[in-house]
Amino acid sequence: MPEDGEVSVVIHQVFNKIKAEAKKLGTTPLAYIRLFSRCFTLGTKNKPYSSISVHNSRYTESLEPMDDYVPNHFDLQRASRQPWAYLVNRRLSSGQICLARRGKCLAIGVGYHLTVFHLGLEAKVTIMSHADYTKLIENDCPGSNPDRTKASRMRSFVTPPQFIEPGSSSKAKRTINVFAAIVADTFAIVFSDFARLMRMHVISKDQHWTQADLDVGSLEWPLIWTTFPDGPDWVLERGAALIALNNWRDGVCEYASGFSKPIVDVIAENSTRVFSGFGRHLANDFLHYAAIFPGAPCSWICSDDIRFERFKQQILKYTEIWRSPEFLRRCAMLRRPWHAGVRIVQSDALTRCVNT
DNA sequence: CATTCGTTGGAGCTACTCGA
DNA sequence: TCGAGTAGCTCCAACGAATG
Repeated sequence: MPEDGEVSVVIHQVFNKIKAEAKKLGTTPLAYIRLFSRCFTLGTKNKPYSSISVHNSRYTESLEPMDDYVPNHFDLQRASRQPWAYLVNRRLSSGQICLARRGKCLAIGVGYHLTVFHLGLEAKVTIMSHADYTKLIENDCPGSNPDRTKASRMRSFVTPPQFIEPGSSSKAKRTINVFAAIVADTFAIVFSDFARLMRMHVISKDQHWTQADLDVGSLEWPLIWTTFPDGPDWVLERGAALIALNNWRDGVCEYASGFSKPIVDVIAENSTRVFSGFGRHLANDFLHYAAIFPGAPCSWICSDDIRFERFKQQILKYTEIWRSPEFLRRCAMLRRPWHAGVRIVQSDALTRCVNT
C-alpha cells in the first residue's frame, strides 16, 4: 500500500532532517545501518519467504570497524548461517546518508551498504530522536504468531508506555516490529512493519556509497533496482516511462496477452512495469482523477489516438502531484512521530489532501 | 489465460463458556 | 438470565508461485 506519494514523503522528510541537522551541527551527520533480524519473517518449509537478500560480491568484511560491540542474542541466532549474517554480527561503519527512489521503492546508502526497501503491505518509515529510538528497541518479546516456537523466533519490540496514545485500544498488545534503522547521533530513521511483509535487498561494496552512485543514470542505477523492479519512474525517468507506455500500447493493439483486462488491474498490478509507483490505491484514485471507468479494457484505452494521448497526459499530470511542493508541504511536515499512535495510515492523509 | 495460495497480523465479527 | 471474556473464524492488503 505505500505507493508513490508515501515514498515521496519519506524522501522529503529524510532529506530535510539531514539538511536541518547539518545546519545545526555545522557538518553533515554520519549514520550507520542496524538490522533487527529477530523481527524477520521465517517463512515455511512449503513457502520459503525471506525479509532480506544481499549482493556482496564486491565487498570485504574486514573493512568494518573492530570493536567490542556485542550483538543481540536473538538477532545473532536468527542470522546464524545466513548469507547476510555479516550485517548483523558486528557494528557497521558510519557514513553519509544517501538516498534514491524509483516508483514505490526506496534506497538508502550508509557506509559500505546500500539497502533497497520494498515497503510491501503496510511498512512505515518514522524519523525519531535518538533517545526515542533507544527506548523503542529496549525490550523485545515473542511475536504474535500462533505457533509458539515460531513466535519466539519472530520477535516484536514492546512499545514503551509513553509512546501509546491515550484513549487508544486497551485490548491490543502494544508491540512494534522494527526491521531496520539508520542511526545517527541525534536521530534515527526507523523501518517498522506490523505484518512483517516488507523486504530489503542490501548491496555491499568496498567503497562507501555516495550520492553520485544513486543519481539517475549512474553506473549503479540499474543494479540497485533489479531485485524489486517497478519500471521507470514517471517523474525521474519520464522519457523511459513514456517509451515503456508506448511499447505497452503497441502490444495491446497487437492483441498481446491482457488486451481485454480491466485497466485498473493492469495499473495496480504493474506486471507490465509501465505504471511505476502505482498500487491498488493510486490505480483507483488515478482513474477517478482521469474520469476513466476502472473496468474499461486496455484495448479501449489504446485503440484510439486521441483517447490514448489524453490517458498519457493525465498520467504525467497525476504523477507530478506526489512530488509537488504543495503536496509535500501539506503531507510531509515532520511531526511528533507518535502523534497518532504507532500505525499512522499515511495513505488516508494523502487521499484527503488530493480530494479536498 | 484467470484464479488460488501462501507469506503475515490486526480488525471485527459470531458463537461459545463461565460465574453470579 | 445476562453480562464479561474469549476462542475461533473471515477478511484484507502486495506480490510471486503454483494451479486450474
